[in-house]
Amino acid sequence: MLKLNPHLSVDCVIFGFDGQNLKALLTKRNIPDPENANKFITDYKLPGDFITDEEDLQTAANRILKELTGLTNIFLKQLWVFGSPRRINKERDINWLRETTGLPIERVVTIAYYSLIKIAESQQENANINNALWIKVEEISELAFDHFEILQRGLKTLRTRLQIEPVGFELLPRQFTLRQLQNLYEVILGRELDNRNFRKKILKAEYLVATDDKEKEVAHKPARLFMFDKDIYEKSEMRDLGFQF
Amino acid sequence: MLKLNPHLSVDCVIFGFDGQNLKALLTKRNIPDPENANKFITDYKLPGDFITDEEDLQTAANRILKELTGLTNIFLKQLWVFGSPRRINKERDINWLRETTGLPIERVVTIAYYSLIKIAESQQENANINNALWIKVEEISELAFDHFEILQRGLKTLRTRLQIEPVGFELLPRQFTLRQLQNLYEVILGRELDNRNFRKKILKAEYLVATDDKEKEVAHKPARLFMFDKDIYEKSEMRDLGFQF
DNA sequence: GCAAAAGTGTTGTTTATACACCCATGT
DNA sequence: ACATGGGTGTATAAACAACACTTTTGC
Repeated sequence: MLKLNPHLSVDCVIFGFDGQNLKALLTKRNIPDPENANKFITDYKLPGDFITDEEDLQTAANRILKELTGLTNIFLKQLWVFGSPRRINKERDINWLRETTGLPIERVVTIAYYSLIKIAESQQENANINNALWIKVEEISELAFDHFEILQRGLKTLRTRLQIEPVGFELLPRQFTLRQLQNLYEVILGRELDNRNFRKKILKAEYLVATDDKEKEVAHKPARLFMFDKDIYEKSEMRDLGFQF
Repeated sequence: MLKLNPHLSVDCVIFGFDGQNLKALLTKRNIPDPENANKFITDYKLPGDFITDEEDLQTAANRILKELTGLTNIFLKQLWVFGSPRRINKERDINWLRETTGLPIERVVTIAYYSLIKIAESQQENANINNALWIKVEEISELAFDHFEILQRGLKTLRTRLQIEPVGFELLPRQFTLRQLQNLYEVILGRELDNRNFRKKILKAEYLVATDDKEKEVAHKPARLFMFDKDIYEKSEMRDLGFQF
């Protein structure tokens, strides 16, 4: 068991995309119902943990991700620090922390990270063990602590980054159709895009490479599959320009 | 005297502009010379401090700014968290911290902020008392701790923000000429801009308002003075578009 | 053969870039 | 009268936005 530092935590906004919806991986929490002594209320929080004194912040975030998804080596970036002295202010949140960690919780400063995951590659059994669930972002309305605020900031940052660097590929399978890519842009940006203009623009990026494969078993003209070539991207001049849809 | 939390600090990258050069406000440090027992070496660090358990992070950063410049209510924004367990690794840095604070320093996670100041309004006597100096950013080559890295990130962020929101005005006097504004853009972006195109573009922003005043006592055609109107900016639709030079 | 989504081009409008001369002031 | 930086316009190229029909597959 790791020795945790009760002053500092890491919380992760973990985004995934199922082809249609943007989702976040949340962990379920059971807390005593203040009105019914023997009942419990279920609510949700962002995956997070205190850090140990020996580990890097990013390492702590990676540890959490590994536990929940089985994945390593995925997109993970610092988002924001939430450090208000009163950010943990609900009694049930304080109690829950004290009970589950056994630590003397007072003020906690949390460093939020956001991560982009290929849902299909994440191992569902890890999530189940840890009581985690993929939930559509649009359906999330409240969370424990200040986690809803953290999620909103994650969304805003994702939206901004998407227009600057090709982060979308982190959320798609290794091979994908342009329609999937466009759906992803649309759901993150929250508006429809003209599909001719979208293709014209995105295909100018040489790091988006066409494969010879096509969709199979679809009841319509099968779409060509594309891949993202990270090497080409890292060498390209477009790196700092990005797209503006 | 405030009771400080030795796990968490705030460091500030404080930018200023003197009409020609981009500068940062650094604090001078005198540390014993390991080679000459009775001599001291001078080096520089970013202004920073540990936080108290009761104060917000931003409040701590504001406290530091107030001490050094006498200014309140200035542009101040979270930059990045530096949390490597080994980020304080030079012996002279550890010793200096222990001696000046009297605290048991082990690992320190620091939240970096960046701030934009009108140098002319900052009170030099406060800086003097605290051993602080404005130094040209281009002349800074090394700093204590990992502060050089923090400064570099501050610069990069400033460059990016400048193209997204009109932060430049925070660095200029209340009234300024378009030439001063262009100089500022040029020095931050690190390249020359065509002055006709610059004017055309920047004047499209309705929050840049012309005054009836002109430069005085200059040996050439006096330039018109402009002001930044924050109210108009906050109401304008351009807010999220910004400029692209 | 029909339903369903893939894929493709053109035109008008806006925005970016490149470039050179006259103007108002102080000395 | 001259030195200094302020201030202005136009033409060309590039990017963006709007818009509709044909193609390929499974059933």
